[in-house]
Amino acid sequence: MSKWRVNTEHRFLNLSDITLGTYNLHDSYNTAALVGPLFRELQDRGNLDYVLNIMEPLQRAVINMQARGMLRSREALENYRKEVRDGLNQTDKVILAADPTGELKKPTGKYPNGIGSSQRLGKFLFGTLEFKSTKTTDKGLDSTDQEALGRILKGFRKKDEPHRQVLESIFHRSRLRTIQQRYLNLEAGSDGRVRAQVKMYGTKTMRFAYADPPLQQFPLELRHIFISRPGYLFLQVDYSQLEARILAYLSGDLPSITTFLENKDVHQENACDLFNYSQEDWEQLDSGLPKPTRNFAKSFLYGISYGGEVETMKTKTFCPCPKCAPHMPPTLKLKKTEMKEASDRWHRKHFRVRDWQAEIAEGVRKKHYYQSPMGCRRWIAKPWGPDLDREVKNLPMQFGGALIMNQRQVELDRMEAPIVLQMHDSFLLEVPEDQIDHWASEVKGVMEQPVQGLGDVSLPCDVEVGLNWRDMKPWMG
DNA sequence: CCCGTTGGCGCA
DNA sequence: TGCGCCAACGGG
Repeated sequence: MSKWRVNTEHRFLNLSDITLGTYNLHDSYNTAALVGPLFRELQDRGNLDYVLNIMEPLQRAVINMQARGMLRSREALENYRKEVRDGLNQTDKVILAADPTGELKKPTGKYPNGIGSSQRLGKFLFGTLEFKSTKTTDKGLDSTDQEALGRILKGFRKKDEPHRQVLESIFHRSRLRTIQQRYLNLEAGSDGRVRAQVKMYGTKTMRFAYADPPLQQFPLELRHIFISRPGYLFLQVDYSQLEARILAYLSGDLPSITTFLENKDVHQENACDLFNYSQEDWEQLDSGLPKPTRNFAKSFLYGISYGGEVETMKTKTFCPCPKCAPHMPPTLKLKKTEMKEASDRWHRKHFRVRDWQAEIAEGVRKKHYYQSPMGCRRWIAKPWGPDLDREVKNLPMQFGGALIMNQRQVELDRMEAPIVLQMHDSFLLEVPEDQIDHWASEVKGVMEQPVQGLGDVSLPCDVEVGLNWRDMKPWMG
């Protein structure tokens, strides 16, 4: 059953030919009359060249990409559906058995029980089970999200132990329910291919957005349901640390620029600075810098370099249930004072960043637009405030990254590169097996071309190949 | 910190 | 039935 069904009974379709003709005439005339003023406005606002040179040909590229679509494996999808269904039956059984009031058993409009209602779940956790709430929603209700559940589990005492399985089930359920409802209902064509809607003009930063389904947000663990057709492979080429590099070059942050030019891992380097390690400290370890340390440095860097305060920064909580926990990446927890020190240390070393951001914000505040060196202008009409300030401080990186990607996609489309997906900093292609080497070097070549707006530096890419979208392996050419 | 999409819920 | 809120997922 299609979500988009044409209503052939619509009154508009039953109007007389002369009425429809007259309507169409007016419609066409008035649309055509807009062209002149529209072009003039684009010119006045400094975006005509970008629209003509990039956005116009990009439309063709997007149409081609959308038409290709992605093949979904019916079998993999079915297997996953069953797994999720079984998992939900199990979690719900555990949760409902723990509620003596029976309040959670009452159905909601759509679902046979009320676990999905955050209000009722909150009453269960903080009323019936008497846990202490440590987090509220914007409206002041007790939060039941993953972070809140994680905090409850962290503060567990002996007397709480009987409820451990219930808490873990609630956590596990929230993820499963999202996957089931949002990502397992796929509309595929008769050829088994999913063609998502690509929104070219929807975002503030000129990134693309996908809908029906939202492919850019597809959970990593079930991306394997998208497979390449027989005789073909997926080829993925992605920029390494795209925004971090743009930040370094635009702000003139010499320590980071040096790291990038020497082809070192910037997150590893940041991690050493943040935790006060010397190079020798971690080089002595067998496996190099521990992964959790590097991961922490990575998200920490994004947080602080976009104006985040250490006091309000949070780390993702992973599912603590016995089934998931062994597969989840280890995490690192730091004290607030340690994080504050780390942040100060980072800003001292990368002292250009804050000054440069202040200059950007000041310019935007005066001119009401941000001019990207990558050739497009973003107009901003909102009254200034702390939120807009941070938004503007993020703009050069996210906007700039998107502009680079758009320009490269136009070029790749002209070469008829079989792109099936654009993922913010990477392209996914579906190519014949015997053409992998060809397209790997072609795509990498285009993406690594010098960026004019960035002092002609090249942004390096990594290449991966695989039979499905999840299990991609590095490609050495 | 920034940028997004989406389904369910509960209330007007 | 329309709408704000909540919570989940991803990218940097």
